[in-house]
Amino acid sequence: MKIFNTKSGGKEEFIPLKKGVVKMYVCGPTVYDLGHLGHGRSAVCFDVIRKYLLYKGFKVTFVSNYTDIDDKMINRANEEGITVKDLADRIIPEYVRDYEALGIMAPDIAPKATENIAEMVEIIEKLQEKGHTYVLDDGVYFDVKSFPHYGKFSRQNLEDLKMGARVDVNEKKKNPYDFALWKLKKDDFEPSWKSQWGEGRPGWHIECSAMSFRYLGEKFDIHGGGLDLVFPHHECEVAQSLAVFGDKAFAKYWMHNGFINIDNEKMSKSLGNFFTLRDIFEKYDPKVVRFMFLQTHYRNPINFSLDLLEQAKAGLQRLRDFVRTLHVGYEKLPDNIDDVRIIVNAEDYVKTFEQYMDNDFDLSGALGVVFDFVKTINALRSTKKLTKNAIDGVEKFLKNADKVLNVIFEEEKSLHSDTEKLIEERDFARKNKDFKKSDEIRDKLLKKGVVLEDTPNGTIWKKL
RNA sequence: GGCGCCAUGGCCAAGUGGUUAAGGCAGCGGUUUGCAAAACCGCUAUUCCCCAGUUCGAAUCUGGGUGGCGCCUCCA
Repeated sequence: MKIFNTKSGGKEEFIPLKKGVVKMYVCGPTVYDLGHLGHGRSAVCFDVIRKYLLYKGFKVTFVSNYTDIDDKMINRANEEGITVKDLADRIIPEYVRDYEALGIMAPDIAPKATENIAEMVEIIEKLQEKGHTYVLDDGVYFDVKSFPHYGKFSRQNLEDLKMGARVDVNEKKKNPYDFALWKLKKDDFEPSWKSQWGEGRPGWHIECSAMSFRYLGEKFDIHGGGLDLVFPHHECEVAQSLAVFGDKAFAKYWMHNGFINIDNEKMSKSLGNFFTLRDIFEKYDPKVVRFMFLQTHYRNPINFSLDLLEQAKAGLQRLRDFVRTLHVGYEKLPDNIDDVRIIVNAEDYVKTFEQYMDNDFDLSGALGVVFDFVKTINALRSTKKLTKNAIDGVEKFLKNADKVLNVIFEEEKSLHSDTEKLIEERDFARKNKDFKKSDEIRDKLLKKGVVLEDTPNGTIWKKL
């Protein structure tokens, strides 16, 4: 299995630190507002990666945090006249709800920054002991010059960074790229914790270093996040963690997902081109959104549009229509057919599916295999050359693939008893060739969102 | 200014130097159907932004251009 490692800038063979075990940490959202499409994509990308690792038989520990203390949290809470904790307590369940709707597994551990302050202070103290910090009147800073590897991770040159750096709030910093480890309390509204430097709160970067250390240890396998986190967030994490735990510590593989663009521009609040997950879920099945994400390789940008969602909806419908009709007329199929050419070897498709997935989680390729398979089976079905045995293999293959994709199989839907009666009435009318009445019933149900389809083996339905 | 990514049919999109460039959506024609729906069959890139080079062979590698995007400030 190959994984693209941001650290090396290329694909590498995936060899976990401990055989059969994968520890991964993914940077989660700052919980000051509802999640948007970008959060959803990142979460889905890493969910699929996690699911594929599980599929391959690895024992996976998946940690993803909530950043529940920072400037944005404080400002928003201030605006609303509530505490920072109230804000987090309100927003976190919304994320849980949205992610669950997207078919994302809850993390094994979902730590909150505010519940790991002691660990952060401890790491800052260790950095201080090793001479990587200095104290100013507003907080404790990481002295980037004390860590010679700073910049290597994201291939940034310190001198060139300086040129681009905007005016910093704090002119007293030794270097513009030094970053805050501990921010001293400015006013009573800010939540704060005691430390040897005074009451205050942690800087952003130290949160992830501390939480990944606490739950996964000095070394772990995969660290993930959005592409924009490479610099400065992950560069700073690397600096802190290596400075404390040594050059060989921290994540072995770094994975970054691509962005959601709107009209080829980054989706952001300042541009006003913003979609929350909740906005989209009002009109589309969350699994359609998940499927839309899966269609593009996780490192490539997705240029989002309603048209793209519609395409995803139609594509997913094809897969779902397929499984919906899989067992229709099943019992009428022959047990075996002499013609060897039509024997479906689902194992071959499994192998190809895995080949794509093994190549840095190439989902669009893997999805291509699934569609290919569906087409092949449909063709056999329509020429009546499918056997019962083949159907079993078909279902097995799709269920297997859906362990990773998690979009095809839905919870069983049921019909209202009135609707069932109408369908029976219509069957009766059709048998008596009363097509006027049967069409009336079909139109009536269509308006209620129930689509009827007549097959040689009876009438089947689906909900829109 | 520095660092990096991307360019494949009407739209989306895979492609790890080597048989006819996956697959999905949309469209058109046909089969099927009481009519539909779903499904099937057929058609839709001699060509992968442009130019040069490496190679027996390039969408894939190298150099140069053009266009688009991201990071360097909080950001998934």
